Amino acid sequence: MVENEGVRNYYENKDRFYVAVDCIIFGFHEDELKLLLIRRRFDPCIGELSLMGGFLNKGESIDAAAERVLQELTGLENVFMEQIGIFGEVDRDPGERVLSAAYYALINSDDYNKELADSHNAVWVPMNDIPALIFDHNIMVMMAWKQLKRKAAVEPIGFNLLPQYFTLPQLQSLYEAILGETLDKRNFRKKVLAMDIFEKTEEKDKSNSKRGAFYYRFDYDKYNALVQNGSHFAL
Amino acid sequence: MVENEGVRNYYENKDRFYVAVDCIIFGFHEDELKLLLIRRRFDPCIGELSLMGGFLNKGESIDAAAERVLQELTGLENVFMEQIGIFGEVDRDPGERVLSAAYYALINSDDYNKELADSHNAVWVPMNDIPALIFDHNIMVMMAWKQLKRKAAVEPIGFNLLPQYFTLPQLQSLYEAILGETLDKRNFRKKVLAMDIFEKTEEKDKSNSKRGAFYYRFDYDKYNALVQNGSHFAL
DNA sequence: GCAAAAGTGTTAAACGTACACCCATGA
DNA sequence: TCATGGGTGTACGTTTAACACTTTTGC
Repeated sequence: MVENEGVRNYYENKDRFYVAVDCIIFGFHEDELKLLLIRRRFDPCIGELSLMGGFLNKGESIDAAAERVLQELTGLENVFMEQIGIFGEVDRDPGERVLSAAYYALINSDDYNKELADSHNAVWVPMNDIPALIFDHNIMVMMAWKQLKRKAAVEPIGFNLLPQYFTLPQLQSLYEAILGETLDKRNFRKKVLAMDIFEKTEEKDKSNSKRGAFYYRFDYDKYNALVQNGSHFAL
Repeated sequence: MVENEGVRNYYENKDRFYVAVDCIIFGFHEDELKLLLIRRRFDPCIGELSLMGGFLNKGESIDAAAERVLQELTGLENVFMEQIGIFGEVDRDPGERVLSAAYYALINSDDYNKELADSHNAVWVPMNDIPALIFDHNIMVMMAWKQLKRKAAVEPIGFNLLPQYFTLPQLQSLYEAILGETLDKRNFRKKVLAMDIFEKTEEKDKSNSKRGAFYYRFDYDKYNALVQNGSHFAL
């Protein structure tokens, strides 16, 4: 074990750090893009608004920690998540030095465990009106939004924010919310339908109009087949 | 100090981790995009090729650690660097569990401290022929290249890989190397010159042809002024 | 019958792409 | 004089952006 001794010594005198993950949880409700935040019932910064976070555990990958933290708040698994990056300013957490890996998640805001979320003091806040959050969480949120915009413009990930069946007007207002700009109805539909990754159903959603809008469904099989062939999807 | 006690307890039972930074150092030489790698003279994986890395120190931000590590190898400061993300698989380092924040850097491959680099066993390796590296370094490299492509397509960052004075043929072959595709000479020049962020000099580079190619210079002032006005730059 | 949202095509402008020849110079 | 890389403009096709009216239906 002489070799292992050598390896161990290599690491031995290095500093070790607390590592957290913070989740930027996006939802879409009432034509608005929103964040699921928590009002902290614990120190530091008790009473203030923050992202849902948690510490990385031994034996757990950072991705797994992010999934666990999301699940602790929402009960959800297999959610679309992407890393934003790690935030490592020395004084970012006034309590102790903690590094934090930020992840954003896209959830369907009708379909999560509300009791669980309530038990963490969770609140939905519109993206266009985000208040001051603790630490560097506002920066994380803005970087997540930027990354979401970029990603949404090149891959059809918006579906993760909608129920399984959704209408084209819904989809459009979602993309308007993500991109922060209004889109032309005809151009939007033309582009979306040209992608040919949707299945139109016979059902209509009459909650928003007398006429009703047809429900569509995202067709994963068609989408995956097209991706195999190198197709690209820009909204 | 009762309040501080409460805060301290909050962190006390959490795990702590070794954190490293790894640098993906791009250079451009002989019409090829290259990486500056090191052949390790220390464990673990002694003798193998890897990215230049180092451990995060107490009291040092992660960004600062990345800059320090780059400087330890190249002697350079104030270099264009961007974080790729943090890599946190449990077994990514076979010696001990170490998290690693990956950064890419763009340097001018004529203008760094070669003795210093030699002392670390540094070697330039063409991007199109990257051998097996230790740990997850190949993944880091591929993600860095992807991010470089995306970034280079939307912001004129390529200049960081060239000397202060460069010719348009040089610039074109750089972008061809970054993007991994050949570009049309006339279209490239049209686009580049339309940006109006260059200053043509009267000097010529005659090292590649008898006629010689005019040297240009990136005009930071013009560029910054245009960015202020919301201009975008896509190559 | 009317209010309110859903649905539908065409046209012009901008942009990207393909393409071929002359120029300047040192050897 | 010729070989080599530097430099230049145009025409076509594709993509994007602007734009207004008809349809459905519950009240």
